[in-house]
Amino acid sequence: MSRYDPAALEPKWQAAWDDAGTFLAKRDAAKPKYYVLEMFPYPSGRIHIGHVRNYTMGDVIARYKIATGHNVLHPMGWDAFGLAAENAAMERGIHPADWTFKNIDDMRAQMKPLGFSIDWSREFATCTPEYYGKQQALFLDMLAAGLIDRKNATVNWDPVDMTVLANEQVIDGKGWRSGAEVERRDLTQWFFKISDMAGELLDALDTLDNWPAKVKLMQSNWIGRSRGLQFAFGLTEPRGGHDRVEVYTTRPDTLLGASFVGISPDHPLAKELEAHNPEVAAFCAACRKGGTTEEALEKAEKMGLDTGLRVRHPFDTAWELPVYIANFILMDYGTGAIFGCPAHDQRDLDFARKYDLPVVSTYAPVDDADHTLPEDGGAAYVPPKTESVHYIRGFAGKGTQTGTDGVDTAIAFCESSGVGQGVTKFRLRDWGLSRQRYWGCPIPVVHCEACGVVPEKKENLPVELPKDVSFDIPGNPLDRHPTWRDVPCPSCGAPAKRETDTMDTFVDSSWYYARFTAPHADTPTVAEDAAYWMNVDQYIGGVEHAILHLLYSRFFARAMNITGHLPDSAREPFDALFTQGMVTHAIYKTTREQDGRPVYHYPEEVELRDGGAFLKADGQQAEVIPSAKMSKSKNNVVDPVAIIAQYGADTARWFVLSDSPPERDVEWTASGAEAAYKHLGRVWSLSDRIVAMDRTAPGAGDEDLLRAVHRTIHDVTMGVESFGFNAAIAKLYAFTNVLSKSKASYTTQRQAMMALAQLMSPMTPHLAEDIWAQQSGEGLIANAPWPVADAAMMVEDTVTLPIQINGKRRSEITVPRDLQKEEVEKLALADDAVQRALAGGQPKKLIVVPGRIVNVVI
RNA sequence: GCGGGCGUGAUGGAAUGGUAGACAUACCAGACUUAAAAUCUGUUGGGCCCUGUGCCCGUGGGGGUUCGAGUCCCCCCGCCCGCACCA
Repeated sequence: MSRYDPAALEPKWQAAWDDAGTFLAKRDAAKPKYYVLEMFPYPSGRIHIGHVRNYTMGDVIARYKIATGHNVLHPMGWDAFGLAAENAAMERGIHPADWTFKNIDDMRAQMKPLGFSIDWSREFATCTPEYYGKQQALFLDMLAAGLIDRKNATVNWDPVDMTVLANEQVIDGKGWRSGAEVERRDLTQWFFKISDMAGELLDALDTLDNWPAKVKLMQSNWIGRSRGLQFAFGLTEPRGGHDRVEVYTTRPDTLLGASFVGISPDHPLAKELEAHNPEVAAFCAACRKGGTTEEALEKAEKMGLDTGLRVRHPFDTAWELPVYIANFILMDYGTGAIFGCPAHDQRDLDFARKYDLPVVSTYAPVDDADHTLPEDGGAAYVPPKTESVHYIRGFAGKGTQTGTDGVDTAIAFCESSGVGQGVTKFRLRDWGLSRQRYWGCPIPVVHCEACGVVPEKKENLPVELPKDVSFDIPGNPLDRHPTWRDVPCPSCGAPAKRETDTMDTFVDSSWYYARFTAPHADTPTVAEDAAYWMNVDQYIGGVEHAILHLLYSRFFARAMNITGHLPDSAREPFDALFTQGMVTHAIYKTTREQDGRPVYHYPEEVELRDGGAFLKADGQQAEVIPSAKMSKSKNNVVDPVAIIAQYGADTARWFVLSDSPPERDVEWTASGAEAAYKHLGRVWSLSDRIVAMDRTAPGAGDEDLLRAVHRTIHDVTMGVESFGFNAAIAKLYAFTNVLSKSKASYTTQRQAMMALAQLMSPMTPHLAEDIWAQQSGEGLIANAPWPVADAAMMVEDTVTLPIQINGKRRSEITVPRDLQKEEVEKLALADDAVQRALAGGQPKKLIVVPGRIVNVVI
């Protein structure tokens, strides 16, 4: 008798799929297409068990769709630009390209043994000129179409590394790498005009029925539409060309409770005052210190400075309000100026109390209309807009309205009296794409003294990164390259300078899904291929990309549509999205006695016994922190390569799907992996045993086994269709138990075994192929049509009905499946338990749900 | 602060409003073994009476709707995630 030997059978079947070209995707108008895509990886050099889970889920879908007659596209590539390559260059002197391509080779070699149904002929890396050159073409087309802008922006500048930092790279106001104090600096940068599409990107979320509600909500909040009033307060005395302050408010219904006007330290009026007044200059400088992160802003104390300027209230020229510069007002939201209504905003109330400004209520609770809370020293009264309140100083006079109605009334009143305009604003800002870095896609423009900013000609693409660069000093190597910058102006031919900024790596990942439809074409996309393969039918990835990557991709698909690179139908590129959870692992921790520092132990250093974890070395008990995110510093990382070496790919695939719902985190446990391996071994042995059966001997219970087969086909199919992989696997366990105990004939057991292999084939494809071959199945199981459950074969002749008395289960009866309701009632009433409970009386009510349950109410 | 999600045995989890705890882990017991490992079999929510077997309680807590609630509704508690000086 042989044994399950994944190390031998897995490479064998991978070679068989390769030889047959099983997963090469070709356009075929006769078949429905299905495009399944997992978020492509960054080539760090090592695959992570999280990758295994992500790609296994995609593979299950892909293989299932192949089996159900679809023409499947399931590609893989590399998100290969990024800072890590430059860090490696600085730390180890390796060229970013060499480092990246070596990592890609390593990761591909680690990934292939997992047996994914990937069309490797479509593989590409975003760091190749073949890819980024097409991206430059897209950039030029988008520039021509008015989708790209060049403007000033305030950025975090690291003066030591001489580069722009993202907000998340600023820690406590210091650069994460250099430790230098970060400066805010105005730079001219390229922007995608994504905010022009804010309304469409928001409204179209409603059409994404197969996206998680959570992701849509996060995007909706991020885009942040608000409806409000824009109007101006007139200054009592003009100052430096300013005679008014434009403000934006979402609560114009509180306008008659205004007590001050606040402007941002970066507001033009503040800058005007700053130039002439040292006190103002000192205050604004203090406000600008520190980073631009949310965290830094939140910690900063609310500060204001009375400018001495006064404005007139638009509805009462005798009413004057002071103008403050305040550090909590953001220049890039609304107009950079607000009016404060302390009665209905806690922050404004705190500010008013600090600077002794009046508090005037415009509305009060409906049931307490005379009591104006904040004026009496309480908290600001800030009810939800949907709530009805009693207006004291409203635009519809005194009376009760919801906040929403009050706002609408105020906007209508202000518009009709010419005071202001109702406007819609978005929180979403334009997407700055310039990075002062080497390892990214060069922005294909040239700066000419005579012509200004000139787009590179398409025939000169790709603008390739020079290979001869050094990373021994900080800053962007492209900036100091001796010759790379020097090019003739594409317009006038005079000597000019190339742009040395490169693109944000999010650009690379914003259109790779489209490139996969024609990965080697000379143009970014090919119309026929894009029309056939787009959209992505199922996209799978981590929820950490819920906002940026997915929003940028939605923008890019629209931009590619506008510039003729994608059809109208692909403006919303991902039909369905699934966000999978992480793979976690326990942490084993002890505390060092000398200094109380934690010490983290590798799982292999720990012995699990008596419900605890103990160090093998000295028997000391370790604290177990379950379900922790894998982290090298916590020594709880599971290496897929080691798992495959120990158990094979099918075990790894089976386990990452089996224990938890796919959208939730799953904890990797050694015992769970062991159990998965044992189970696959049992299935293999079962097949082996069936092959050896006496083929002429009569069996018993063939009907029962067939019913279980069809029931399992049904359940597993439903599970795969609905991403209920863990539930599908549970059904497969249960069915395996049934089959292993079956005494049915060879023919029926073989049929059951082949069905089991097919149902397992999306999860454990190698094992399934091997069993298929053992059982003399035709061709490859990867190409075999998915089994169909016969509804007639799933029903039993008799059903067991639980009998409840007053809703509690007390007994059961077994009756023919289609027995008349009246007969069921009779049998139920005759039941011993029911008779006892009735004690000779009559039931108040008798409920019979055919085929399900009987409830006797007494 | 705002928004969303989740709370079920020792553990991961299952359950179109219809037998709560499928399936798996862990534990315990048994078979095999000199022994262990492996393998196989069985038990396992809590309590009461050990009398077969029955009864009571049980899905974070409290209330409600229903013949029937883990599931639907209201209030509360806890945990997780996202956003957050957004005017």
